[in-house]
Amino acid sequence: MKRATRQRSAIRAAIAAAGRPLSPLEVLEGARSDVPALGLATVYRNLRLLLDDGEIQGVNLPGDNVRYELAGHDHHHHFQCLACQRVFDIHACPGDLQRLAPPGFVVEGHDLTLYGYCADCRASAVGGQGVRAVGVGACS
Amino acid sequence: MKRATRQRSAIRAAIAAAGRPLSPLEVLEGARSDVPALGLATVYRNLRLLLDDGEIQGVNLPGDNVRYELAGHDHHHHFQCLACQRVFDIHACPGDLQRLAPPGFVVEGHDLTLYGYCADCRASAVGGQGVRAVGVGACS
DNA sequence: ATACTTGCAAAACATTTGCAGTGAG
DNA sequence: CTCACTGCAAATGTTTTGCAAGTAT
Repeated sequence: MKRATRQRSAIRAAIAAAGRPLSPLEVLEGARSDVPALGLATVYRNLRLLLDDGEIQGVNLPGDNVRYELAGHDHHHHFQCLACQRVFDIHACPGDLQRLAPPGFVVEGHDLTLYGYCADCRASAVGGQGVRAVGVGACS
Repeated sequence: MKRATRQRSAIRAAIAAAGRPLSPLEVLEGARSDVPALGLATVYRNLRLLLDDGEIQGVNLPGDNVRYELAGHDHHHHFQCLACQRVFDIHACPGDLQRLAPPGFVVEGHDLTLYGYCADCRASAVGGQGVRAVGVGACS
């Protein structure tokens, strides 16, 4: 059975407090304010457990490692900053994507990621250097 | 300037011949029929170059490493069948996604993946079991 | 007590980089 | 002749695993 440990709560809390998908390392940093001695391996182990339990869900972005966020949120999408690489939640949706699918195909769900510059990065550094986002199109 | 080397042609040829997205390792295997002494580092270096040149593009599927395929000449998205896992190209686009971004954010590009059932699977198979697709919402 | 958990370190992978030698232009 | 390119090995970076000690139940 799954126990209630300090580290597990800290990890859960860190993800809940973030409000955006966190990488395992970010989870570690966040959770260490509660449990300073927390180990990275423990973070990975717990992320796996929480994933299997459906408490959190993975967010997979091209050119970046998997991030995690609480499951059960409203349906939403993500915006990744090409400069600082941070990922933000977008609580909006293009809607009606069934029309994009070929005839005979049934759309059950979708995944949308926007790329660009967040308010912070757009304000300061203007150039998007060293960016290597995969699969970023240009018809937006 | 970019030179024309045997290994680069072999890599290009391997990707072109596959007809499906290949992982770096698969590219290596395929290209070694032309250049047996080909090294993995060279594959990675060339994938990066070809990516930057827009000759190929990365395909990022949840739970799998990045794969590469020849770049189509047009912007497109992907449809992954929840039953057979195959990935299809979708030559359509929702358009105008800037409106979805928070104020102050600039959208430079986007990535869209639809999940559902392809014409084949919709006809035959029943349920999509054992599917662990990340970030699949339900507002479509 | 029992056995699930943890921290640390080492292992297993994936990808990148340093370097001297090679070859395209 | 030059300098981009290559192969190899070593370096990075990420995620997993082995194991003895710790701890919730």
